[in-house]
Amino acid sequence: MRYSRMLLPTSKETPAEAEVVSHQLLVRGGFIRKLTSGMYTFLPLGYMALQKVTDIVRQEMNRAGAQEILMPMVQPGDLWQESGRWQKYGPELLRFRDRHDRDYCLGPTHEEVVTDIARREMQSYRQLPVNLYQIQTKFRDEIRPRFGLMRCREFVMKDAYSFDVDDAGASQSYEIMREAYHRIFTRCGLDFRAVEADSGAIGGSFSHEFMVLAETGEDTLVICSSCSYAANVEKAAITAYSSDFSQEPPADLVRIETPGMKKVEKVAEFLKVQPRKVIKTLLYYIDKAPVAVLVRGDRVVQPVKLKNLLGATDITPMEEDQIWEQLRLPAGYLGPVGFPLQVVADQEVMDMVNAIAGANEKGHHYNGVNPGRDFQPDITGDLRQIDTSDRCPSCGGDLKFKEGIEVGHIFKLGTGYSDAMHATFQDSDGLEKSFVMGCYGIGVSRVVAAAIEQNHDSKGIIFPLPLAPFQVIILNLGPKDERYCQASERLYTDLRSHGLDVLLDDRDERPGSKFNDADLLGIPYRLTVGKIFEKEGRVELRVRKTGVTEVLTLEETGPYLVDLVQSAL
RNA sequence: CGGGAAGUGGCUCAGUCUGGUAGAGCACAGCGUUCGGGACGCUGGGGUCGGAGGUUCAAAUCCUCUCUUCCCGACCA
Repeated sequence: MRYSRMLLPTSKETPAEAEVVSHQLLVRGGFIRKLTSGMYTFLPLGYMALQKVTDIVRQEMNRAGAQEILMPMVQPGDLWQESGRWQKYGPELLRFRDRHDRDYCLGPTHEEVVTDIARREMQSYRQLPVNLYQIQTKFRDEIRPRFGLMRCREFVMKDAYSFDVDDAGASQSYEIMREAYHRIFTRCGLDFRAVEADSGAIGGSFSHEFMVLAETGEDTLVICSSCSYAANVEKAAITAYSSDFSQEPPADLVRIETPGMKKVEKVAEFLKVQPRKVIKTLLYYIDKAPVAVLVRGDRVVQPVKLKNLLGATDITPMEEDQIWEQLRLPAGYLGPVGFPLQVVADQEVMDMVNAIAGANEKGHHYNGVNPGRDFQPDITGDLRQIDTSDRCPSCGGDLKFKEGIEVGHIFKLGTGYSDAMHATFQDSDGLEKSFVMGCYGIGVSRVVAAAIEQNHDSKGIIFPLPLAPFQVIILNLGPKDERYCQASERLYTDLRSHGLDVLLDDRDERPGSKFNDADLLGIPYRLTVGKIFEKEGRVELRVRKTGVTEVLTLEETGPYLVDLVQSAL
């Protein structure tokens, strides 16, 4: 490609609306342009980068035995009624009606459609296993799109769905995908971790997320320093916790005055105890019903765990004024003793002895609260978030917390969808059985953003070679000089004939602009036809990532670069 | 949805408090000089100041409504 002919609008200025590095650089480098909140056009260079990712994904999915298909983006509401998700999915599902007043939605994912295909087209165990995938635009009406390509409403996703005869087969399909994902993200040149994850709105029993480590990540990961354990904090189970209360003999329950002490820290400070002696009582609407949730005063509720523990679909914390207006309870002085509503307690709370908790009366708390004696929760379980005081659930080792960007997610779905939609086949024993399913997603457009978050400097992007829209950029610093042009053209033709992706900067621009644009765009190898060419007839090769330069003759440049690129890939 | 900020040539912004008929830099077009890390000079094109309504002799500026975008939050009582 010749730069002079390419729609590649770069800019010195950082766009005002872009907060994170990947967003800034993608806009400055002319990769993307926003259409409206959470929706972007990929300009030619951006689309090239996107295609680098899709090429890798496609190759590895095909290698893993999956078959590419393409499903409609608009889906009939009926199918979602069948699966039960028309009610469950919530406002992220963009719904609308056609001229006949029939319900439709924009596909945020395609379990329903692909299950419909399976039940129509696959009747026998002999046809299984099958893994179908597509690379396509998804739409999710995100509550808050942000950070450019990181969290869009419309985005490019690879989604795959496996169908097996039984759970063992499904596990095998899952493992094949897990390996494929490892290969994909390794080939993309990303520093990533596969972590245990919650299965969320997709449903299912077992899942892993593939996380690119980057400070701007929206997820927090727990990683064990000693073993291979890694999990999303939403998921990380608390298997062991130390309780140092058990030494104390139980004391009597005493009501005390705590005027203005609404925060755990205040109460603890006032009574000269650690916050961990206090029972924190929080109110949530759980599927619209108010429920009290108890955790130790120094802990944090993990809403995803809470949701799973209760089998709920919607969890919303109650506001202070709601608590008063609807329940006539004084927020800040809530406690489980004599509490009028359902109470859910973190397992750890049950080990507390002589704790402090609100008395459900303004300005008053109880001291000497003993779970089991003074109150009995309706449900107990693991519902708090893991923190730095915890040990690895797998080996007891030290835990580290890191931020990550979710670029892939794989799930074992089981027969939830196939049961609901009556997607069955006839097994070798003659019985009709539901397909055992798995689903596997990759945020293709997000991979581009994640790669940039992880690979950039003050001058711009530093693309990993496999994702670079161009592998080489040739800077012709004498575009009006016939000799420069001939040399540049010769290199351009030569490199392209060897299959390299080359951008020839043939613009009539000053050298400074060309150098800066080349850096901004993050093209891994830069060839300069300039001063050294003038003096010695040779060209300069510079590696974007390392800054290492060397001088080569025109003849040797082609083979040398081809070699470099091929060995790096 | 709650809170905050902002909408002025393609981009980054000033002008708004204190009303008087719109500016800078970048980008773009032409000419000239320049040419290894985002040059300079001259000339030029381009804006119903997000939209609607109102106040006023007069509105980018004041008032009301509205749309859009960005940030924070939507778990710690």
